[in-house]
Amino acid sequence: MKVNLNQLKDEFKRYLKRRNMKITQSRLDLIDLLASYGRHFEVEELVNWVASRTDRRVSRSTVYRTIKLLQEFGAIKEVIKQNNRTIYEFVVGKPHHDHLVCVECGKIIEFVNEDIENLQDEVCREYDFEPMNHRLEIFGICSECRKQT
Amino acid sequence: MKVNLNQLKDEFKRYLKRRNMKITQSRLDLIDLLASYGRHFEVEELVNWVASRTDRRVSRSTVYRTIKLLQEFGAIKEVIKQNNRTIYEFVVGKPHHDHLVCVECGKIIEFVNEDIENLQDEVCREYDFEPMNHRLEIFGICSECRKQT
DNA sequence: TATCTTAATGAAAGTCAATCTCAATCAATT
DNA sequence: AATTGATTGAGATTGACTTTCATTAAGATA
Repeated sequence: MKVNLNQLKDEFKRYLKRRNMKITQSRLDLIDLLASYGRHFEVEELVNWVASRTDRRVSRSTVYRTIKLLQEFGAIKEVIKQNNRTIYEFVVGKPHHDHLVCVECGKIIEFVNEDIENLQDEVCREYDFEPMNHRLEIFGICSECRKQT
Repeated sequence: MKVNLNQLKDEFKRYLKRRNMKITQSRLDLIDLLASYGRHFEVEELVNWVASRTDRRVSRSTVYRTIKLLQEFGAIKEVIKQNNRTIYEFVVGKPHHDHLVCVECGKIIEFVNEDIENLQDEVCREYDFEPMNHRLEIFGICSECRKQT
């Protein structure tokens, strides 16, 4: 699915205004970076990336602060929590999906399953629970790693 | 479901022997504690508990090491990963279940849904992925917290 | 455009869960 | 009882993440 970056940034700017927050270069830089990143990422990875740039640098604090902000905005999500690492992904323009995580090689496989989503909603109704978001991680061994042994 | 503690401990002892590990007092103490604990827990909670005992103390290192061991043995599971906290539960004798987590009050609701489990297995077959364990966390607001506002 | 207000930023210190190190201790085999 | 090797505890260390606070920049106002 194609995402219009300008449209996204406009929405983000409106979001910031609504919250009386400022449209800063760092924030726009990070949304640019993430929109073009194209893979799962960890925050420290971004920290290193922006620290290695010669032109405009963004500090670790700002990266962490902006990641939290972009999560609230809804552009990124924590998708895997394993050991003491958090793996994020940029979700704009992607349908909701869950993940298979290979504990051997670390590969992450995304899958979409509408039935599982519906059953979850059903469960929430049953408990009168209002869901905001969820995370389903299936840990196991991928076919390639199983072949290797 | 009732669990036979002695039977569990015997299995654990066999498990240790198979791995050339020793049956130590600390390990048996911790399995005792957890079997009678009766609620979700964090490791630091146990560390404090065993540190406050006057009779036999167990160090932080040993608690963490034993928690990892009991996870491999299959007696406990990481069920919630939120912020930088890990919440565990003792799963012996309980059917597999997933969790609704209230982000307001922290309440944890367990639910069993066989259909979701089956669909997950189906997805794994589709990707030729061998599942070892999984974690489904649904974050949202429970009915009580919704009433309060 | 210059001025002003207030939010954002960076650098460094701080926090906290979890792991590691290594000398001393204990389990269990002989 | 002696031997071997795993386990333990205390404290240091790591690593992700947050906080602090002085400085800087956004953007509203005149």
